Amino acid sequence: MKYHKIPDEAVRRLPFYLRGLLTLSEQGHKNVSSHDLAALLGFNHWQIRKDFSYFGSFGTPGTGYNIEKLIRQIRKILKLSIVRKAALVGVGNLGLAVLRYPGFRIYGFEIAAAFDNNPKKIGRRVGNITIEDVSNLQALQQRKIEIGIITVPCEAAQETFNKLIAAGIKGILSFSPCYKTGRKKVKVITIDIAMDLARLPYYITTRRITRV
Amino acid sequence: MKYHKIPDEAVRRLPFYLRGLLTLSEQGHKNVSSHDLAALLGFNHWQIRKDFSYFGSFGTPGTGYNIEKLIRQIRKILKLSIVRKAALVGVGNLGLAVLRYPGFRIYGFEIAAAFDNNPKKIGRRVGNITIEDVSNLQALQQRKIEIGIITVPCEAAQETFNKLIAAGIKGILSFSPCYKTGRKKVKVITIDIAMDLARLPYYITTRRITRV
DNA sequence: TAATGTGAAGCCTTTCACAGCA
DNA sequence: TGCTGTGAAAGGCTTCACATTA
Repeated sequence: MKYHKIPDEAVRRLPFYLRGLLTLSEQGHKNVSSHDLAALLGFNHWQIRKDFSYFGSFGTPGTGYNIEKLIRQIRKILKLSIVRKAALVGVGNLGLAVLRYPGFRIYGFEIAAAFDNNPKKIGRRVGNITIEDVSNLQALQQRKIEIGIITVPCEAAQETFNKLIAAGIKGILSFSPCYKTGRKKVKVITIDIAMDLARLPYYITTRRITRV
Repeated sequence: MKYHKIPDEAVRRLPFYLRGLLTLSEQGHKNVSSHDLAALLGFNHWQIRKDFSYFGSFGTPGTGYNIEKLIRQIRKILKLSIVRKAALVGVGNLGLAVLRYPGFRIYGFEIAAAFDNNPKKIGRRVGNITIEDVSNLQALQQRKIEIGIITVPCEAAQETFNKLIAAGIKGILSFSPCYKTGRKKVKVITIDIAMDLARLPYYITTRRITRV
């Protein structure tokens, strides 16, 4: 029993584990071994045990891990135990797809507001939320919205970024690859779907040794 | 001058560098120093030099790097020098957004076909491509399509995965978080937008030391 | 002088092997 | 016996300092 910092790489794997455990839980399982969870997710069993060991001893030798207990613990570590509200800015093709994406719920996220600057879109409803004018963006703190999701075009990314920070947002998920500056205490995670695709051809035939 | 394997982490950064260099090139710049590129992208200058050194000595002390030369080299390493054709399967909200996403072009990708199993969607046009029935999926090799993009719901992911592999696809970009099995020589990159978001709250206040 | 290129140090992560427990 | 938990070894990546070059 020691104090441990959970390595960032392990934190990156926790949502994976959580998803697998939720699936197993739905299927009625009560326990799972590191071996079986590894097979399900495509990890190594020792990696899983090591990762879990960073935040405690949860397993029972001979039996495995109690699924519910582990789910609670991972949620606690990722700070997902409470529902987190998010605001999406930019209801274009991608914004709409993200708004309608069903996968956020299992992690406890709720997209509670959507903004656009196009008058034609303002007032329109998507699911159970109404698209608002970006000028309403200041009032996020009162509405207990902590997370911003940026799905605006490149040109508008920096401005949106600034507005979200001014509105007191604590974390940002950005789908815009454009450079954003600002040394605030706001964590930004950027997803650039084209950039991920750009790595694919490199791996297509074989990993190669490159002449230097 | 030695043989080097380019570290995977460096490969992950190459598309970033490429984007930055393309931006600079458009702005009319001919050369850039590791310092300036670092400032633009938010990296460290020594990291950039180290990464470039894995695949050769391109810079000129006192001047920096020739942008065009570097762009060509990075494209060559990532195997992006030729146009790569991709087929998208699943024209739902997300599929439509990906189809219309303009960011693939700079990396030399062209989405050349789209498939769906919904008869209402088949035959409809999106941009300059016509949505086809998934049963046409076999003929990808003749059409020189090497890459598959999966944007189907979870339940259909495994089947789509199998079909794409049977069609001789070489690499897959999947937006479905569901587990896919198959020990083929096909590289799969998975983007799960919810999973990336799930890491955000962990970083929101402060990195913490966890009691073990 | 201004910037590159790179060995070496340091740090973080993964892997291994096995002691210990139900 | 089966499976966890973990110290230690191995491996990989980042950072640093500086020799080198235009």
